[in-house]
Amino acid sequence: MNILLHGHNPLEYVVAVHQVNDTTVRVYRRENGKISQSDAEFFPFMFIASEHYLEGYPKKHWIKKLEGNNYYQYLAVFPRWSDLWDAVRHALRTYNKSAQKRIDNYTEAEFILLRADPVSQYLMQSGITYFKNMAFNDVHRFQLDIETYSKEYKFSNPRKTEDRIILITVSDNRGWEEIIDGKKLGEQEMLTKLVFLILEKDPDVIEGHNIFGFDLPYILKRCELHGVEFAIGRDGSNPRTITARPASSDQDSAILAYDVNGRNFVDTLLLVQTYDFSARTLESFGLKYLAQHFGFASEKRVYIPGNKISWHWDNDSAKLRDYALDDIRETRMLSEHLSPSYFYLAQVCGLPYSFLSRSGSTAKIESLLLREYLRQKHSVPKPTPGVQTTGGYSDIFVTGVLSDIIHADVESLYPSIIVSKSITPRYDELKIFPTLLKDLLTMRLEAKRAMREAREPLSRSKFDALQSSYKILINSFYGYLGYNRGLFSDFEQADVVTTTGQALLRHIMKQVEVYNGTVIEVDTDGLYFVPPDNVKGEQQETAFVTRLSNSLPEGITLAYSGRYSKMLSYKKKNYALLDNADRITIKGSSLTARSLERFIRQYLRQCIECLLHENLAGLHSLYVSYVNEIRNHGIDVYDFCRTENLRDPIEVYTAEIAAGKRKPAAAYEVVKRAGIPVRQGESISYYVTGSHPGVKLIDNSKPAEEWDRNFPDENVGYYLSRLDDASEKFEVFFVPEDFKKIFSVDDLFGFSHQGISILRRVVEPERLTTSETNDDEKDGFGIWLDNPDNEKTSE
DNA sequence: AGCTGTGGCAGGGAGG
DNA sequence: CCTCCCTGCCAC
Repeated sequence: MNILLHGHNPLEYVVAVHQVNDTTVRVYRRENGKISQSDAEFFPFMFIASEHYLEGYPKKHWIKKLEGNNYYQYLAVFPRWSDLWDAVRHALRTYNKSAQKRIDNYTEAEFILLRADPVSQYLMQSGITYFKNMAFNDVHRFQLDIETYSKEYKFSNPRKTEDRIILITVSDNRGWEEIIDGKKLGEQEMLTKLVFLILEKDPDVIEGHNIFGFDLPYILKRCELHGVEFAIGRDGSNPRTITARPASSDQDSAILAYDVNGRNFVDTLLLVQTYDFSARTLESFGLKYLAQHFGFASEKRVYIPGNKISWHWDNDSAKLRDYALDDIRETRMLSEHLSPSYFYLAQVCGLPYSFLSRSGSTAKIESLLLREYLRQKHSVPKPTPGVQTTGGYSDIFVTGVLSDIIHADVESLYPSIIVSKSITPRYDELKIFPTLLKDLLTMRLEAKRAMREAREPLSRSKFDALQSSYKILINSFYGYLGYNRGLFSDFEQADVVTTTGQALLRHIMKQVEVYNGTVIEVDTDGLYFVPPDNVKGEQQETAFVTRLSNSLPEGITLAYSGRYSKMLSYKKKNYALLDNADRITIKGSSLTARSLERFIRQYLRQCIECLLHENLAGLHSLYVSYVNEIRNHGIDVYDFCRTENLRDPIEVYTAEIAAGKRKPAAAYEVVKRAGIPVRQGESISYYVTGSHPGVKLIDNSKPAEEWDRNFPDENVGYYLSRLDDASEKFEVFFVPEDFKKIFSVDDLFGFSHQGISILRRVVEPERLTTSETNDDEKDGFGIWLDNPDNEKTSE
């Protein structure tokens, strides 16, 4: 692999670049006063800009002054794509200052790719990346994990200054695994050995689970302490931090990630978070859970809870070593599962692999748009000010427990709308946006076909990764329209997409009702409904959904996505399902939120289970048993503490309180009072003390780790009231007398579920404002159907 | 620098 | 009690 052009600014001393052919450039560098030359892979982001546009831009990128036809030009070479992005944005800013040359919202900044056409063709055909033409399995990946020692386990924040690294576990895909042992070596020597190992093994990719949040910052901190240079870059440089805001001297901003020259850091935690953003199936992001969930946990896997690490280090270090090795194996498997799609994305987008694995979706879309504009030597617009005003439509029509439910949703609703209506951002003059989306949809279908036809498992998984990398891009197009920093964003068009989606959903609802089905709940692109009486069994159900789908415009498909024996419908975006295999799925922040106390979550789940099975006696005894547990201090702090994320740094919180811009919140107050070094974005677990239920939380909360089982001081009254708050969610399912009977402990005459039934209610429509009532009766479909011929023939 | 969107619910503080 | 406003978390 050629790394000459890789790095923070390796081209600073380049004096000339000549393109030899479509794939190679010859680079002349000045080193120690001498000129040396070497060939390198053609780097895509070289362009000529007129001096005017680059004025004020850091000179380090100005390589050579050229004589242009009409103006002076500079050949600017950008070592990283983001530098080019910067330059474009800088040029736009500079240009917009000279008002006389401003043309409406458009600038005429001209960025000319060096030998643009042949190069771009080459790029479009094969993709550009440092991993060009490589398969995921050919990349040298290296896994890294550390175990730290602390005397006392702190589950709010495990990081204390007296912590130290006790084991470093490393592994790679070339079949070796290694433990660097603190008992034998001591921390300083371990760290030195780690640097040596990385340089010796020379990996392309360094992976770990939560390495950006823990392992890397921790290792760097310990290195600093011991005076060890963590110089693992391919050019011998140290890793650098990537922060949300540029680092200023007075306050260091949160570290998002790390970069190092010549290698790619990949944090599998970020991959998991992104995965769950669309899949929404994960209960936790912990390595052990994930290994179980994805099915690669070994049967012999060693488990050691976080608070027992130190004990094992002192008493049974052999087991700890096994545990650490299992961690590293699972990280490798996790990466093999989730990272290939990002790897292949690098061959599509031409952005560094590490950048793609940590960046959002809009950066990827913009890179594709920008590239085509550069290829066609067309100027690019600046971001348009504005806001998006519309989103998805969601509603609920019936609450209660219902039987035999169908779920149907529109396949890729927003991408389909963009393609069908050729949605184009206003300033996308070359109309790349819809064309690009169409191309990607086609490419994804081709990748899926190739995957089906592949004989080798390795080749199959490559095409699977490829198609899922296209999917990532496809799903981002709508989001890009409403992204207020996107060069090509267009809020009006974003609204057209959402409004059309709303109209389609309302049309589907209407169709269900026309056939005498009952719509229960709808959200954005799908609906739950009870089919008409004459539709029985899965075969007729799918046929019914197909009939609904046929009433939709060309290019829009409604798909049958599941049937459920029971549904508990509670509120918009809040419901529970019982499938035919008796599995329960609970959705919605009011029923499952991680911020709820664990025992409340568990209680709600058990109540829902009873309700779905219409087991009212069970519901009552559940309530009684929880009341008793709370009264007898029978619940552990782990189950009754509340865990919240602290989105803002403590300093920001304190300042906003002082300025009166914000109300005090218990989580922040606990952190302040206890002096726990919780950083931005981390979570804090706390519980409520005091003697009566109505205490102010901001004054009566303590960190969870201060709770002592022998002297339990949690506020029993408060937690009983929390239980009652939770129970009240079920009030809507009963008449008041029945509700009181079930959720009560004084059953002098014994509890009987006889005569109690679960209520089904039709939800009153929300009162409409006058402006909304006007088009109340309208189908809203006119937005879509300019002429009725667009509708599919129902066949 | 690095950041996709809107809609909806719950819980808390503050003030009436 | 109530309403308003904020934050956090979640659905899509």
